[in-house]
Amino acid sequence: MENVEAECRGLAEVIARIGDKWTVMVCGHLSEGTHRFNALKHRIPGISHRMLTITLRGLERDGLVARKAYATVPPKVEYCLTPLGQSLTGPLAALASWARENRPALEQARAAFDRRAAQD
Amino acid sequence: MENVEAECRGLAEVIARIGDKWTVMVCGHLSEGTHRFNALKHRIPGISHRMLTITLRGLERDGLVARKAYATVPPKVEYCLTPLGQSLTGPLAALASWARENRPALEQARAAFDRRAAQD
DNA sequence: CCGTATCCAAGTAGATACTG
DNA sequence: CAGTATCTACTTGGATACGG
Repeated sequence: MENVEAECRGLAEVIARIGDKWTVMVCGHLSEGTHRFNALKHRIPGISHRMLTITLRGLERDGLVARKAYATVPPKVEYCLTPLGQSLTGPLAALASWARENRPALEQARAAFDRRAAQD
Repeated sequence: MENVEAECRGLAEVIARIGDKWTVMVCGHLSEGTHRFNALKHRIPGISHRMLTITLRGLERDGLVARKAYATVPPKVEYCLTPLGQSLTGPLAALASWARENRPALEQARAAFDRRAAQD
């Protein structure tokens, strides 16, 4: 491949962007359809109120997620993927697929490495 | 897609694994062929000696990179991708491609968001 | 040349409490 | 129900120095 430097920088930026603790989980659930704030919170085990807010705000800022607030009492806010966000699900699914297929190999490699390291 | 929960967890694990500051850069350069430690260090601007060691050790542990040390003076250590590591470059390239195509849209979305936020 | 250890600054995320 | 602010613990990564 030509121009590894530039390709890597672009890739590194995306990875850095979505590589935090919660972003892929949020995207994954939104890829199934529109969800309310609390619906997401309940479907993503372990996420705090604060982190869900921050994660959604970041995705909204990047144009990957659309936010729609209804001026009702109590408030109701819906989130869904934008077309740009949906276009990201393809590449992510490819990576998820790789993860599923190669997890055993990874775990085996880790175990073998740790066994060798323990022999010191 | 069925089973979003499980797919996301697998995906989240890979992203967490390769989502640190240097891993994709190292993989990108190794995808071009075998390199010595210092060759990598000089090709990856900004990486510290320590972080390159840690990054390579992590990749080696997961079976993505192979390490070959020559008992010479001075020492010589070569790193290259394993077949497993090479299999990861496909999905990563898809993501890099997405990054290249959609960077302008991302930056535009960010600018628009920040402009709206500044209107408070 | 390559690897490791120590120290430390900065970033990240959880808990909690409060607001509209 | 959704969002914000504050405080704090933990993790990450850079600088530096030393060892094989």
